[in-house]
Amino acid sequence: MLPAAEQLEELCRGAVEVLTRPDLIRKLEQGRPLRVKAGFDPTAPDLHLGHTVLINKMRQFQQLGHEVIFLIGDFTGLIGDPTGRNVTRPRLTPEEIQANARTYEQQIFRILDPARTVIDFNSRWFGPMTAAGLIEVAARHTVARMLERDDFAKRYRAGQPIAIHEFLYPLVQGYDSVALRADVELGGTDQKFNLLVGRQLQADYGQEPQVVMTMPLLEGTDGVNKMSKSLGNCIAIDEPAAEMFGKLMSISDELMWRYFELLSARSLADLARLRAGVAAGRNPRDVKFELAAEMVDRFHGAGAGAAERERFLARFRDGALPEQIPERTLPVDGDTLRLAVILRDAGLAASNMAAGRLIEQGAVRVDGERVTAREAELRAGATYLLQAGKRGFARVTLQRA
RNA sequence: GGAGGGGUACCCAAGCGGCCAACGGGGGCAGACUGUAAAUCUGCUGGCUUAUGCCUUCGUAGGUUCGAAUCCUACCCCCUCCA
Repeated sequence: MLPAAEQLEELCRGAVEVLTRPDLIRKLEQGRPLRVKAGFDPTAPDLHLGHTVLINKMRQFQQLGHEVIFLIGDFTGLIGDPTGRNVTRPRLTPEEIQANARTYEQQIFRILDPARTVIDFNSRWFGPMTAAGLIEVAARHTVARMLERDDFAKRYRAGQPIAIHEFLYPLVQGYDSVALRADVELGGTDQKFNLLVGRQLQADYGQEPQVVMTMPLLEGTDGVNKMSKSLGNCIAIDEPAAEMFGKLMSISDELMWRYFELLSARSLADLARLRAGVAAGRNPRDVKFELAAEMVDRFHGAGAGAAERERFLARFRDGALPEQIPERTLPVDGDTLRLAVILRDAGLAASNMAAGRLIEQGAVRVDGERVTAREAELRAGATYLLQAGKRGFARVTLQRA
């Protein structure tokens, strides 16, 4: 193992907070593999790049010889992290949980080393626990301490309801650390309170408290909100290579740096060099290419990124046609069919009205020729290359009925 | 149990008898430009075989009216306060 000081530098990179640093140094100096834990929601196995910020950090620990525990909170999932909504989640069946776990495995092992990763479930210890056992855990914490949590405090002050079970969430998560004898727990900045409860509980149970390391939440492709599936601003890690590359190219030049910082495996010195390059006049697009290619390589295999870059250039710089154009055959009753109807039936527009708008706006080309007349018609008995906007293509054959 | 506030298009949010398919913002889409699916600017953003027309949409179901998202009645849901 590397000396503690050297590990420390690498491990703290990108972290928002390390609580506490001296604790981490002490643990590293023991020269043993640390048990590093991070918890995940059992209901959402669709990992996106935002989740990978944390998983990247796990990998760093792994690479330095530590043991990583990927904890699936199948029991915690029953509670739901407090959000102010007074609802509990539906219980998942063991089969569903297993299925989700397999999906997780598939996804995380594109980043983590399977040989050094333990996947665990907190129902393993909470399942057999009795109500008395849970009360015993609850007895180790106080309401006052719970109210230290910012959103609880705010809601309490504002007279908004806080359901009792919401207090259980941090306790349950904290007890996971006790059960696992975790040395380090990783989480998003929004998890800070919960992670700290783990420290307190461990101390209460006579364990050496875990080190808490919080990672920033990655902004979604909109650059404003945190990346989340429900906001539709996310890039899933099992997305097709072309999608992934394209979405990464669509982030703003500014956001690109944030992504580099949190997602790229490049060294900080490397990133500084890239920044300097752009400042000196290098096309930010080319730098974004490097980011997109790195991610595509990571999730689709080495070389996939370079291939996507070529396609991207061909498509959007040179205006080449995509390699795959969907083909459709549409039956026609008379001699002609309205273009708007064809666009709709070919899946290039949601409705005739929408198709009409596209035509009017100059977004539509037939065999490369722009058509702007809403009422345009195409003759039956031929095949046309239709184009709606930069991304909508279809080859349509109009067949006389 | 009592009092009050609210449910409007993908989201937020105006409107409070006709000029409302419904202001505005966000998001999305498109065009222009460009060094990129960045930024910026502009336009569009219910449906209908093509419409001074019809249909669907303002929580649900009825009602008043020549005419309702707007008024009335009942119901459902959400939120807050008091108990």
